[in-house]
Amino acid sequence: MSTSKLASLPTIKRLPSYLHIVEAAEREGKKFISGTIIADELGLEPIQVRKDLAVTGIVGKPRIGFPVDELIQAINSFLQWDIETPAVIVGAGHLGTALMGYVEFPKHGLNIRAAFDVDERKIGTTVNQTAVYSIDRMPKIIRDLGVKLAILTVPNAYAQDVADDLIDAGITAIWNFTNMKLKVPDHVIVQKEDLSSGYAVLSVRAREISTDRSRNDATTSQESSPKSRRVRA
Amino acid sequence: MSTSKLASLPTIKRLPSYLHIVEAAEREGKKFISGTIIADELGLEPIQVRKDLAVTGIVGKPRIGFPVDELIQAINSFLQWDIETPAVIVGAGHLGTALMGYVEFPKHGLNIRAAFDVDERKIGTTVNQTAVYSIDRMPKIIRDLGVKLAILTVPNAYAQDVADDLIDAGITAIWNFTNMKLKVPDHVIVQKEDLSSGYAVLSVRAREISTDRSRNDATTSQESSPKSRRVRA
DNA sequence: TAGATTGTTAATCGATTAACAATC
DNA sequence: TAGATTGTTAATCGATTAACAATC
Repeated sequence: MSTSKLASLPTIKRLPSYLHIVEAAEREGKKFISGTIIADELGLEPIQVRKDLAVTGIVGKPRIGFPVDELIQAINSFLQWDIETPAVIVGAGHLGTALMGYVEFPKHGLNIRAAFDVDERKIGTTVNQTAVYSIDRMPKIIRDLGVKLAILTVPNAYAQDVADDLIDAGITAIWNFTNMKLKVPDHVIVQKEDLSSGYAVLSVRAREISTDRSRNDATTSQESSPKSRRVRA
Repeated sequence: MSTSKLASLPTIKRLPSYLHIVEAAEREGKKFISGTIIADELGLEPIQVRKDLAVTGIVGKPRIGFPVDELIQAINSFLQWDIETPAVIVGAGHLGTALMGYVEFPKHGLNIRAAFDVDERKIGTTVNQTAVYSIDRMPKIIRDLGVKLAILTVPNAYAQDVADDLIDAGITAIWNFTNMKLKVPDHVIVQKEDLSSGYAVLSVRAREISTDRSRNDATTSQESSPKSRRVRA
């Protein structure tokens, strides 16, 4: 805190991948890691990694790199991943269940405290240590737990109605896995996760490959490769 | 085809959301839709929508907008969503199962022909119309089906080994839902889907809200809002 | 010490936005 | 017709990359 740096959206999105690399280094017992190493690992430019890491306030040592433990802390602190964030999940279908079992989330402070569903067969059960309640009990439970974040994995058709109920119950942040653009008041933030846009990129890149098999400039690209990201139709 | 326009990655990622709006308009019986309407619906700038749509080669009518049916075709054609793409899925866990049941995929030409898993209880069953086979049979089945695209939803620890096997079997595109950066030869494309980066953005935006409740410039933001996307730490 | 790496300032590149003539 | 919208060219904005002095 206090450092007050500015971070672009692309930078924020890259930070978790840096964290992943640095944590692997920590497990290997490394005390320092350079931006060059991180960049190599991810196929990025070292200068980009340095610039990105700068937003966390981390200070490195020339010639040596960044102290691993401090860097982990700095990224986690910047992302607010060093504090517990209680959450609920609405819709205990396969996607919801997958998210309840996603082992990375607890590491990022994300704690799913309850799940809600309309399916009588699921209500009362426990999925991945998370109890599933009737959606009727949602407002009261959210209020009682004081949860502010909801993960939305209901069918599209119910998304807006459920969102409205969530907001009424005090939710101020919705992680939206449906395909609906939600209408919410100004004080509520919605983060939309869109599988289709990922598939769109894959589709276009696949065509690019099969279309012009000429200039294959050795890009072991993972959507992250720098330079020439444009694509010919 | 033939139009040969250039498209940036951000543009490609936005196209599916335009398609969604335009298809809704079609269901309502609309014959034309303007970029302004689409922009309003998504909270984007009209000029951005027009610029994005231009890459598909669509031609609109001043004062009227774009012909709905042609626009749908143009976007689908640009994304290669008008042709069938057979695929296999490796890892029939909850995430894999969720993807097998994702109704949008068939609409985008994505056809999951087979699933593979190591779990004896799943092998031989059918999940959402998709047969689950032993992973031992993977190479032969992929070759027999002539599938080029694989969706990877195995535990992180197996990701690289499975990817290697997939590539040996002739797979040239991997939609990677694991957290591993895969090492693949040049002719293989990997599209990585990263939930953590989405959560990173959500976390930072949530802090922004709770930190400075001063300048709340009425951004019903859905991660897409233009202007001032930067964030103070 | 020599040299790799940091961190900062400047340059470049690319995406978004603005302006506006053409037009249905 | 009048005027909203397209499509193109130019301007702006912001993110990436380059350059380089500082330094461990």
